Amino acid sequence: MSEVSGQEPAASERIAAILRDEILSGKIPPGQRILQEEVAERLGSSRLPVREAIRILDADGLLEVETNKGARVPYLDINQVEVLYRMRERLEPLALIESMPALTEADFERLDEIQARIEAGVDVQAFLELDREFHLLTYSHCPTEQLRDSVTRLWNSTSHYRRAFMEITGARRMWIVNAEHRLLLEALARHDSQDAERYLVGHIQRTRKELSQHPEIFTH
Amino acid sequence: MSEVSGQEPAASERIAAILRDEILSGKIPPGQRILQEEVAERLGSSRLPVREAIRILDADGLLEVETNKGARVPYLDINQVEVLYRMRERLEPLALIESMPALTEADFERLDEIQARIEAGVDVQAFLELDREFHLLTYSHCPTEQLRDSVTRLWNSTSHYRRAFMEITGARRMWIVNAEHRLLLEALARHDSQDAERYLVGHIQRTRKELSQHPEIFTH
DNA sequence: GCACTAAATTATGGATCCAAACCCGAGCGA
DNA sequence: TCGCTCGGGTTTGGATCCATAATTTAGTGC
Repeated sequence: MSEVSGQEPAASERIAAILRDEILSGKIPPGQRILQEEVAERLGSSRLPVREAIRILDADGLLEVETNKGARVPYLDINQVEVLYRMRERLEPLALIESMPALTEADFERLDEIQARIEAGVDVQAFLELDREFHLLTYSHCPTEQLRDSVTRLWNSTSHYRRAFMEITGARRMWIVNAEHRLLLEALARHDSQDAERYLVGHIQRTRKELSQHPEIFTH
Repeated sequence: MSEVSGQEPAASERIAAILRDEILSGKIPPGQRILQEEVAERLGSSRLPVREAIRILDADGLLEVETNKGARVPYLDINQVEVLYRMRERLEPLALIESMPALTEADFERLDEIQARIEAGVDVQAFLELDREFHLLTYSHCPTEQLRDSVTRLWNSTSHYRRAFMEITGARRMWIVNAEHRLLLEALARHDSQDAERYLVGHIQRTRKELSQHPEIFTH
């Protein structure tokens, strides 16, 4: 993740990106085992870059690796996801504060565009992608790479449960998300870090509480 | 880091542990390049496990890797370290709260023993090791692995600058550390999470502020 | 003498082959 | 019938070899 691609992304990077995508999109669900040979053949390489990709995704929090037993997408229980959300509540405001001063006009336009699309109505998959882009974009100018990486890891490892939640609840309470996003955007535009932090924490907290009211998401 | 060693630690794990130790102890300082072949020969293996170890340490925040250019221990500037400390101020209280209820008698005895040794007077290297063990032990029962790993990463990537700070300031203000540790221990023994969190945050904050008064640590 | 270029050296990335560990099922015995 | 043990097959871990990219150095022209 902290890889600074010199020129061409190495094969291990490419493979890690593909697998990351497949895990985040739910094509590879929690519990599923990753077979090195299968991936290697499917993506047209030897097993070696796959092994390195697995290490990378392990670091990203997307896989768990056991010596001599291979890698799999981890199941998380409700308590673990709760803690991950509490980590988000603490770290993301910091990332936002660090990033906010450097947000550009182009960023704000893109944020508006994303939010407009969400409000126009999208399916679950599209919402998850747009929502992710929305928040990570607000953090994108945070100068400390390790903070950006930490936040990204948290989004990664909780993505499956966000999807499960959305698929259960549907678009019923989407107006709340939209209101929170709009308030956040407005505070950002005013460069009001206090308000921005307040809205952001509220947004994450509410999501955590709603999630914890659906323990059936975590039964497997 | 999230490796659950099946039985025997794999060679890559072993090598990662050795290199981690050498980096944390300062034997491999920031800026130094890691040559795969040199490490492989020195530790009696082929380059392959070294490559995996480098990936692991990259994930730990101890190395930065650039495609086709190799790995090196990163230099951090004062602003990055400040942000890492602010991350610590937010994450470590959470880890402490999650871990505190599960602390055992044996843990408290060990914590007392560590603190007694620090107060008895130790050199910089010993202090750094004991201090690290002290704090990480208070977090050790945190059930969420990702939180424990995040905290460990933060300790890892700032360790060099803590050492540099200690070598400059010496033991002059050590009594403050001791007082803070004692207060923290006492709050833990009382199972008073509010006080424990308060003392911990104060402890980290003070360190951050003292660090930032020594910008000469970050010139290279 | 300096700057630019090109070749040689060096280090990393990737593929293939071999060894060791794990998994699963068949067979045996209590 | 249940449990244990012992294998065969599968999968991961490690070593060696080759390809490619980066760096350094030697050389040439101005």
